Amino acid sequence: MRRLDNIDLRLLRVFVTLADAGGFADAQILLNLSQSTLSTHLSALERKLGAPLCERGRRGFRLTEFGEATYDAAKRLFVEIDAFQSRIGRDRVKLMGQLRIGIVDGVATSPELGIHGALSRYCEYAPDVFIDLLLGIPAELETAVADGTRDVVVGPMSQKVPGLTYIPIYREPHALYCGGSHPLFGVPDDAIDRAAIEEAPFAVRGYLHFDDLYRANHPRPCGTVKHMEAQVMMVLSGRFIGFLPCHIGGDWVRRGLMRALMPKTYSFSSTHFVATRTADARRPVVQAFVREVKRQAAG
Amino acid sequence: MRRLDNIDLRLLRVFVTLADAGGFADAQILLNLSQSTLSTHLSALERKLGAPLCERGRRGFRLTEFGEATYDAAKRLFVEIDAFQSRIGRDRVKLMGQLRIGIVDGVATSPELGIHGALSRYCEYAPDVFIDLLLGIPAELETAVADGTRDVVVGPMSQKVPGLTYIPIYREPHALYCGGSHPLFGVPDDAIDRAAIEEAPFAVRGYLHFDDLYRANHPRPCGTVKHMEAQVMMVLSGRFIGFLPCHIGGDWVRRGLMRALMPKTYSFSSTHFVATRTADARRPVVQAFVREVKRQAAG
DNA sequence: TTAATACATTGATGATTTTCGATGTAACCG
DNA sequence: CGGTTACATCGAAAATCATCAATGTATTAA
Repeated sequence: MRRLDNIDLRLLRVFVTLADAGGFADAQILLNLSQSTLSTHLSALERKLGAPLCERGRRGFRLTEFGEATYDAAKRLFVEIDAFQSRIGRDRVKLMGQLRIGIVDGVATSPELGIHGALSRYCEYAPDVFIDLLLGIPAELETAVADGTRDVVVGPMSQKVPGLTYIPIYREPHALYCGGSHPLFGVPDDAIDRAAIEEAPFAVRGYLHFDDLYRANHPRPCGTVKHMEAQVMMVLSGRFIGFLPCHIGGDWVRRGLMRALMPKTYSFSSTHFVATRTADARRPVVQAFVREVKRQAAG
Repeated sequence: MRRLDNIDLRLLRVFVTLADAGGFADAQILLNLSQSTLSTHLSALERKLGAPLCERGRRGFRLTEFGEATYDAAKRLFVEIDAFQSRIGRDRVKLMGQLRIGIVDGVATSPELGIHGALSRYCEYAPDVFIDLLLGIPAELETAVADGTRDVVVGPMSQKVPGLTYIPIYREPHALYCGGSHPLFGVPDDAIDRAAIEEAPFAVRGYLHFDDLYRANHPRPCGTVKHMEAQVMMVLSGRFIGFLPCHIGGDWVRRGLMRALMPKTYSFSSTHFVATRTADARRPVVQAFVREVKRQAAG
């Protein structure tokens, strides 16, 4: 029974990706797997096949002859598997039902990430799925997906709730901004010293609290907000400085109502994830959305 | 990641076997799986593919049109998988190491089962494996395989030790015998009544204790043995009657030293198994031996 | 020699799969 | 109607798999 069974397609997929990526580093990103997982899988495949597939180590990554043969054979097998699927006419299962999406505010409209593009393609792919879209703050949405009231959420996330699966999709660059009526607004970057910034009243978003403070080397917050729009308001007020995603801050800069403060020094990126309940991750309706978001993020 | 992965070859194998067998009953034997497992697997495949594969129930087993298509496509896919294997030149992994076999005494020499044939083919297939062969009684061997001191054992078995995998391979017919000096030896079958047999001193093999007694409708044993050869001795002594596998009893009958007592009435079959630790069952060295034994038993 | 790179190994932990026994159910047989 | 056949379903146990964090190891670059 067993013998006939698993050539273990999964291991072959990993191997092929690894070969395409020319090493672990890129394959990790492509597969969203840790280095140790890749290593384990590759060794497992070599064990099953009984011979080394590639040389690897400090001096580069190269397929062995056997690796080449396996690579080619695997590619071909994948084609056959696709052929199998289309022969039985199952390449597109009809998706139905509803999908409850949560998106963190400020992420929804990021043109760089462009979730709307993913949504658009998803709706084309799955025209019969009813979409329920909710904006919210990370903690709220993370809770919602954990307790099953949302199917999938997108945004920065704790990445720690057990039972949830997080897939990193995008790194959002942030810079430090002040409003038009802020004392520092008219001061050129090279005339600002760090002390001036570190003493200025500082607004943080709750979910990036420590990140924000740490990045500004700032002793403590003077204001805290949960929503991105609120943070914008704080900064526009001219009484606070604070971090904002560049795509939002940049908008206001263009309108002449904000400026970035020493963007070379005060900047960082936070990672956005798609999160679902692990148990839901394979539901076709959910899976397809995640796939589209990933594709969107990949460019 | 998942999407690309499992068409689930295993499920397809089950389906194809099921279709070939034309129903659950035969497929159960072919696959050595329970009815519920088959049912579960078949439903799972139908769920994954999104459509029923066959009609089944009291009124027969028939593939649907979709089932036919899937069957053909699957067969073809299997051919491609074999092609994959041969393309990478892995149809025969070299087997090495040792294999510790245990065989229940009396089974080893059964010409009907012919384990020696399996052993012979195994040695040809895996010439580099060192064979360690031990005869013993069922309980001993079952313990040995459970605690890892044997890799595989063949014989009648409790089939109840957790962590062991039992595969039925053969049903051994038994009959009731008495020795040449036993009072019943000269009495023709139609002159023997059941009472006479039920009162005669009766020797049982420990591991078939209840089976033996039940089959003879006998109140209690008058002698007990563990080894088949000992049972032969008891019967030859002329003081006891007892069950023996037909292939052994028959030998002695041919030599004129035993006779079968009412073989129509007093006969039964016990099932022989190949048992391994579940964890070992997939080790190629073990797996190949099990395969040969099964093939031998199948004819 | 030291540090950094690129993997390998290990141990732990959930998640998933596989499997079975027990029990339920519908169709047919008498 | 009661029994039998041929499955379906459920619940639970065992085994396996996937995965990661932490740590180990060899090689090369500085």
